[in-house]
Amino acid sequence: MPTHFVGTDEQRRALDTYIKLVRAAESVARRALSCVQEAGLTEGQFGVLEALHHLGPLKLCELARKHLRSPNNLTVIVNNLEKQGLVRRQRDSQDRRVIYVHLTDAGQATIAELFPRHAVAVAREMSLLSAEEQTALDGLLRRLGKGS
Amino acid sequence: MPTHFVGTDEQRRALDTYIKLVRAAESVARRALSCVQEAGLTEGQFGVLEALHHLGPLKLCELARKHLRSPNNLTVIVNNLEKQGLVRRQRDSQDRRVIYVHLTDAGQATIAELFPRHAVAVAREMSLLSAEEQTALDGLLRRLGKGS
DNA sequence: TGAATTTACTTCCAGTTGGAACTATTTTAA
DNA sequence: TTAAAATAGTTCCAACTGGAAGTAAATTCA
Repeated sequence: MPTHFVGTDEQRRALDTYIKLVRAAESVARRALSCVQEAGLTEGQFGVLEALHHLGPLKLCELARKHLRSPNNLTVIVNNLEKQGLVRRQRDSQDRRVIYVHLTDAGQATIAELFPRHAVAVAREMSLLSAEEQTALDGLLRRLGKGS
Repeated sequence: MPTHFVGTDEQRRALDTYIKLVRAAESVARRALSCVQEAGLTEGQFGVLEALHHLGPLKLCELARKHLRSPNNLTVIVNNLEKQGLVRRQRDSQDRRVIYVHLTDAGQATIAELFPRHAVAVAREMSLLSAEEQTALDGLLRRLGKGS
């Protein structure tokens, strides 16, 4: 016999909303990233190219902060982008610990073509909600994302 | 010079809300799963134990559907849980393609202790919003999660 | 100055993930 | 009835992830 969870009303509502939050994020992201996958890039690779596209050359540690990821992952992602010829590393002459990541011409061309398509895809996903609803959602998510 | 993205208002609002959605889900999940990590379980392993706890023995393909994951992942997760002695496989005698996954006594004890703590953690995270706000969020997320 | 600490990045490891290809079993349909 | 298709599960591969440990360079401070 299934042992269904019985907690307080508050806990059940919270768990239910929590699951929907995680599922909705995965679901929207999966659909929004389909054009990225078709281009042969992973989510992490796309994120790095996008950050460099919008912000210019960045240090690895800056990329990690943007990404909310640990720097060991960035090493791997940048390695793979470098293999594909989309970015290059450049050691800083001032502070020789620092490595800047630049887009190559190929990388620039790739992200310039891909990002607008991604933006259209995201807008299509979010258009399931009206402008007012998106604003309301935005406010609720901001408070949740900050944490206690 | 940074080349900041300029799209339509609609696209910028959608991208902004999209990022907040993904970030909020990651952020809440990370905090809610801290007790799971302390117990030495991963998110995927916890999800499998939770499903078996609430629904009883399940086929691998049923677990995959619950999980919204591909079955190859489940093979690995169940392997790791089996190594830890928390679940066991049992081949179905009717349909010999099918494998049922059962909780062991140790698995039952683990999830019975852990799940309530997870529920408390989720409730604490979600309590940043009032009951009405959670209900409103739930409705918005349901529509987003369904997709177009 | 020189030792201790901090910062930036890399490497290694175990786990998860998706895609593709594979075996075994069951169901279907000609 | 037999061949084709579908289903269940596994394996292999490449990639991302976090944690821990390691190297190199810069900074702090005694």
